[in-house]
Amino acid sequence: MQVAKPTIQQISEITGYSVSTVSRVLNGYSKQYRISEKAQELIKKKAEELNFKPNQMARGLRLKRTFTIGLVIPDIANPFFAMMAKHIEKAASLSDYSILLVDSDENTEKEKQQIKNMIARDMDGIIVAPVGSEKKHFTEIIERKIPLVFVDRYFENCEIPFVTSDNLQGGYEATKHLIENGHKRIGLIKGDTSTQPVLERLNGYRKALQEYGITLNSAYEIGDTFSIESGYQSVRTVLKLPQPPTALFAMSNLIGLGAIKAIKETDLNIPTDISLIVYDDQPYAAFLNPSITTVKQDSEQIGKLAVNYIFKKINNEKTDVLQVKLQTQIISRASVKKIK
Amino acid sequence: MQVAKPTIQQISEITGYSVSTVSRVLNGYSKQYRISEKAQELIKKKAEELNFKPNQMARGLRLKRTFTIGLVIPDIANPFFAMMAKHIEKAASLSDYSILLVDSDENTEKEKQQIKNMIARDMDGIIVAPVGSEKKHFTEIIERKIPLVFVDRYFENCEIPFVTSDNLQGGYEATKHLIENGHKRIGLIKGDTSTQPVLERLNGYRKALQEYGITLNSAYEIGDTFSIESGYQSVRTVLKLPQPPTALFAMSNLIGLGAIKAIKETDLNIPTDISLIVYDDQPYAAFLNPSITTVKQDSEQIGKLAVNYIFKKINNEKTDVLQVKLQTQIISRASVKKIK
DNA sequence: TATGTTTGCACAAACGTTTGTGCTGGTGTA
DNA sequence: TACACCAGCACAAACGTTTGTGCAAACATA
Repeated sequence: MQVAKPTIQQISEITGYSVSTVSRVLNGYSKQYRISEKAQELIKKKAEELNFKPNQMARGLRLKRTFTIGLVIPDIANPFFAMMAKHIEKAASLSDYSILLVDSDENTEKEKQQIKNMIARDMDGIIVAPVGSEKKHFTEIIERKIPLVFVDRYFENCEIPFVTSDNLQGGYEATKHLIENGHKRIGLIKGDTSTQPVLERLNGYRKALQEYGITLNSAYEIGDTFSIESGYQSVRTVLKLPQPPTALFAMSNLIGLGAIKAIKETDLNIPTDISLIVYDDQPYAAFLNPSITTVKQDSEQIGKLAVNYIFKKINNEKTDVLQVKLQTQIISRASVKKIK
Repeated sequence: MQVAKPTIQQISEITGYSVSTVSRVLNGYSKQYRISEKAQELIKKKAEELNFKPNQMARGLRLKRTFTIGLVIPDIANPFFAMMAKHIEKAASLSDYSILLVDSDENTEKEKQQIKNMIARDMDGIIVAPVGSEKKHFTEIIERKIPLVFVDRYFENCEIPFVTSDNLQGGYEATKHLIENGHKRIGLIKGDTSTQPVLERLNGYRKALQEYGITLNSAYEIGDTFSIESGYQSVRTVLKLPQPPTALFAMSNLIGLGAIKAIKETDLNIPTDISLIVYDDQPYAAFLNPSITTVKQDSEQIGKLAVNYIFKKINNEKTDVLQVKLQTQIISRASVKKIK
């Protein structure tokens, strides 16, 4: 249905040179194949005139490369992932690569199905922030030797490369920050517990408590979804405990928003009545009232490292298995109060 | 470099049937071409066993279709666009279409370059939220009869289809809302003035003022970029006026954040000292303190309509030129105070 | 038995590239 | 004069599909 685009064959006919000659000229192999200056000029001129761009399907078919990286994200509307996606796209496009985007919607079935799609579409590399704990569907990517790297979320005891923030450190330092401000009763509002980041942040949390001789209280560890709603419900629950926490550690920015809502509705004040620290720093965190203390992850670096790794693999450069956990950083603002 | 995937030819060899037969069976043309039950079963079974998925490059080359929609967004990290992208991806994947994502970074050069890329990659359709006022580079899309639709931003007096929110209405009602709360000195913090939405919101603003007999004050119309920084600087400036506004209308959620920052730094209180309404409702708006009154756009509907239009064009269904402006909605919260 | 019709499939071209190899005409050398 | 050599290009296969057409065998009809 679309209007015909100029092809290498048309240029061949117009110029009188064969398609192979045209191809070589346009791909910069003129010297190597001793194409005359005259031919080069003519061909380049005509190609320019016709605004010729090689058909990427044909090229991909022949070359077995698509110049495309698949990106599978659980929720592109989550600012954290959106920011990561932005940096991934930027890094890719700098090398003339494009991004095929999938939003798995935190749904393992869609993730599976779309991974298949990515394989069928011959992605040169695939970047995934996996939804859950299931990883069987990734084996085909490995078998086909398609470069794969996980971002943010990953699997333990698995040699698939990943780049994420140091969730153990982040969880530990967030908790420590609260403890050092005098808090002993600290609620942890979790995300999906089948994901590694949640597990590690949880471990960091526990590690900090234990280090300071504070006994764990399982009633303080609550929640299981990365959403506003889940954060809201969890905090409502935890605030009803006979001895409610004096501080809350929300495991994501969405959970944090839910927490704030619940706290407000309970007529409590941040930080007077209860302190809050949120994992993942977002632009608006500084503008909430009070401004929110957060754990900042370097999403730009995550994106860049992931893409660079893919490129190295594509170019067959030797690489160590990339399993990076980037340092996190506490951004101290006004939502944590020193007590006692 | 990648490990070979099963092809239709391998299935052909294994089953002893020709590639054409295999193709027809796998594409559901068995009856039409009188393929025996026996052949069908065998072929399907083998295809299943080998986990066969047709090579999309070869398929695309032959069919001249890519089953891919190009999406060009000025800033995927902007929650408004991220949400739109999410709905676009969702609608597309329901019809087994994929999304090729580009972040033009509010940069016309990158937009131009990537539009070329989309054409070379034979997108079946293209959805763009154009960066600026330049539109020459879209003509090639039209000439090639590739379905194209603009979202959010568009061009006036131009028959390229678009779907956006009714920015005139939104601007008008936001301003009216402030006026009806007693405000007469209303600052308008603008985004990029080369974009149609900004122009229309501006017109809506002026229309409301005029309707209520309030004289326009050009010093109250300020700003030219969709960013936190621009919102911040603009509001700082406008607050220094001898007669500063009693209310502010921020043209986007990022501008709104900048406005809040500037207001805070000037030691003013929202809404006691100054009221604020923000174009584009985002989850966090309800959680800011005070919660922010916003103009809500239906990003889900925008995405769906855009994709559906593309599909109709792809399937050669007759359509009217799609030029839709969706109703906006004032979400009244606590950032606007009734005065006088 | 001769002819026509249907069943069930195979052949081959085409989509637009890239690339290994081969060919021709001219120049240089002995 | 004979030969080698090189410059400058063309040929054709291949990538994995889809699809128009052709054709043999089986069956039906007269």
